[in-house]
Amino acid sequence: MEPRIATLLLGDSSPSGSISTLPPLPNSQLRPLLPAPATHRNDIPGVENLAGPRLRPISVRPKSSVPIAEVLNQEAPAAPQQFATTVSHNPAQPQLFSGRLQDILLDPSQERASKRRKVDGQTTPPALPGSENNLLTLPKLPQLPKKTSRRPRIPPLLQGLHQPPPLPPEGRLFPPITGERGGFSKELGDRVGLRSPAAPARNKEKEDHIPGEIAVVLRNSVSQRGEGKGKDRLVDATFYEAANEPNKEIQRPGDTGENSSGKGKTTKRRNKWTNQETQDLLRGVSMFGIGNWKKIVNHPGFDFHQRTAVDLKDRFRTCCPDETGKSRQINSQTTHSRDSNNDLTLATGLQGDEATPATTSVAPDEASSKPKKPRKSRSDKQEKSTEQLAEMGIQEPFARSKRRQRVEFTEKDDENLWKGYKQYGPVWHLIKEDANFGFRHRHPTDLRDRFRIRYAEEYAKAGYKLKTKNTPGPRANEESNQENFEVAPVTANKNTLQEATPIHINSSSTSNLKVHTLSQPLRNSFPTPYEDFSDIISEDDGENRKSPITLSRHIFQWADANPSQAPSMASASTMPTIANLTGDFGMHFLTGADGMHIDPQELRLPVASMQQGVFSVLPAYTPNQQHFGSTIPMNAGPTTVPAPAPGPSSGSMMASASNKQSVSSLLRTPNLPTIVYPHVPMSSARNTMHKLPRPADLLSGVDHDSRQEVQTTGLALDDGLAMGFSLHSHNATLAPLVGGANMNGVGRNLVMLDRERGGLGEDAFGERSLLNSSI
DNA sequence: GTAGGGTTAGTG
DNA sequence: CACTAACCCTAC
Repeated sequence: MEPRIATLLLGDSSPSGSISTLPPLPNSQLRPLLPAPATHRNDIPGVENLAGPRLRPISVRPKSSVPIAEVLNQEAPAAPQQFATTVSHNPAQPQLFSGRLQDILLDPSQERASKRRKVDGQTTPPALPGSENNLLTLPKLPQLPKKTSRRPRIPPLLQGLHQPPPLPPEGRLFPPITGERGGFSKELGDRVGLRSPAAPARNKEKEDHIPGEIAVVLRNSVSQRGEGKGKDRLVDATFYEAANEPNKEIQRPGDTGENSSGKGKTTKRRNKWTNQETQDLLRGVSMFGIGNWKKIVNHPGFDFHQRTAVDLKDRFRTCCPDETGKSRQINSQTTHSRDSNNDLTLATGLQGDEATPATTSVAPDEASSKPKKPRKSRSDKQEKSTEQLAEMGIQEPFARSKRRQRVEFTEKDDENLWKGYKQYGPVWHLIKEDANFGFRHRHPTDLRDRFRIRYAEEYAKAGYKLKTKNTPGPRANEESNQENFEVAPVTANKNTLQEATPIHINSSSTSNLKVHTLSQPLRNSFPTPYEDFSDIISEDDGENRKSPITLSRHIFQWADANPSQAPSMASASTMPTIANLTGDFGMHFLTGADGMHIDPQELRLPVASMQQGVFSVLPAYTPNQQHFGSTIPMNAGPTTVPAPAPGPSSGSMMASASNKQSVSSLLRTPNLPTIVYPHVPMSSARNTMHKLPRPADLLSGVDHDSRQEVQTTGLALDDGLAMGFSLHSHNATLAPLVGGANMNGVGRNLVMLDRERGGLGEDAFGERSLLNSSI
């Protein structure tokens, strides 16, 4: 909201509580109630708290109820008086109370309180004459983590209350603190019109409404503590006061979204659409077209209180269901809907805000087209008739936005995407151009976006940034994934992988594509960019399932002693067999159960020890990978680790045209924190010469992105090993690799082969065909 | 051409 | 209204 509105609200919140002194408020700028500051998904507790007058729900501190109760029980007699003083025009006073209140409410620590005040000084707008800006500076309180994902490393800054809560002017007593229900926290939250913690953070300017609401509450509220209806009355007063405009719809108590049962969980208030808003919306759609919600909502000529573009979209769907995508397509005769029965909110002045799909007679085919049970139609139809639209000056059908039709990615698309990625790497336009994949109608960014979602882990591993929300709780599926992948004993002293014992994978792991069957194994084996920095994981580490990496010194001994062997790995003929690998080098190339762990005690164990190991599964990483990796010529020369061209597919799949780009893609991978051991990106490792880090570096988990050290001298990591071992099982040769990185890769590839041979069914990523072709 | 991030469609 | 994913914009 613009500053002027804030000013108005400020005036409105004038401390005297005298309505008469209030400047006239444009009704359009009065919010009946606090916006629904539903939890913004990206909110980081504490981060935005200094952002000025933006307010945050008070109810975010449910846990504090007990401490509050304790303190307030002692100080309740005093606090109200102070607050009364505060409310009485003394601009200097507010701090007095607010300080104490925040101490009471948020943190017993005076230190924090003092910090709070300091912050206040920075964020509180200059005092306006006759105003009390304290009402504008309600703190935004940290929100509880909505999900129990991982806690941030940096603890959220606890923000205290800047200002006292609005209290009933009569009693000037805090409401009874008797627990959740009817207690202080809840009632206070209600009084200030705050919503549940889950309320999203609204636009900053729009949250400036809050002070005004508080002021309204202050003006109207009466002492209602302890009364079940008090809250409603308060709300009534608030709303009727705030919404005394003809155009303004009044939110009735029953519409407040209050949990009727009065349970502790505060539900969100509904922010009903006013006629004016609806009219603006329709006019906006008429102006900008359907789908340009952002433009509409930001259009200065319209006033959508606290609403977001999504809100507009939902509202429009309610008002003009036949104008929206599917129904519009279904009903080619779009106009009929406008003529259908509508009693409309324009006339009633009271309307629901809920975006109710019009499964009424208006759009029967839409309702019937869905297998779902149609939602019960509501009596107060929201749809706008043509006449009503005409009244708004909307004569013509709404224009559509130019947005392309949304087309879901099918499983086949995902498979092709994966194949394309393996073939071309993250060169999306090439994947798009490849007729085999059927992505002609897609944009390259579509493919990227899809890949980013579908194969997030791989995407991140390739060095690209995931969308913040997309950082899938890697650990969330980690365990289950490990449970799903069951590795049977492998007789490693075979010369061919074909004799490897199949592993069994739970059907669940392959059936559910939603669970990234690619990324899951990766999570087992590879640390995510975040996981690499275990310290960033923060407290979650406490419950971290990841085992520490335990390296055997033998690995490094071998590595240090055999740097010259790197080139030899280029040749499959010189590669040791599995037995050789394990036997000769004393390496246990199967990771521990977590895919990260090599038990030193097992390192020297003969092959049989592998039977106890759980492979780090990297299903999708295997054979196809060569395609992507092979964009670096496999036989490029002695310094390149050429994975033996295994199957016919590798050659055929190679896209020479994309070599350059693919290589660059590899090379441009940023310095992702990766632990070389056991993590060596297969895509790069296979074809890349890696300079081995020093053992100390390995142990310290220092990042060593092998992709950035292509063709450097030193030991070749992984590549030949992985390729020779798993991909090219005919040879059944393994390029011995240094350290666990290779070994890990071997393990993964073994699993892949095993999966393949074990008849585990269609690879979730459609690799089966490639696998078959390459073997 | 692409990476990053914003916006919108669709669903529950 | 939350949430996800498809789609889009734009700086590079």
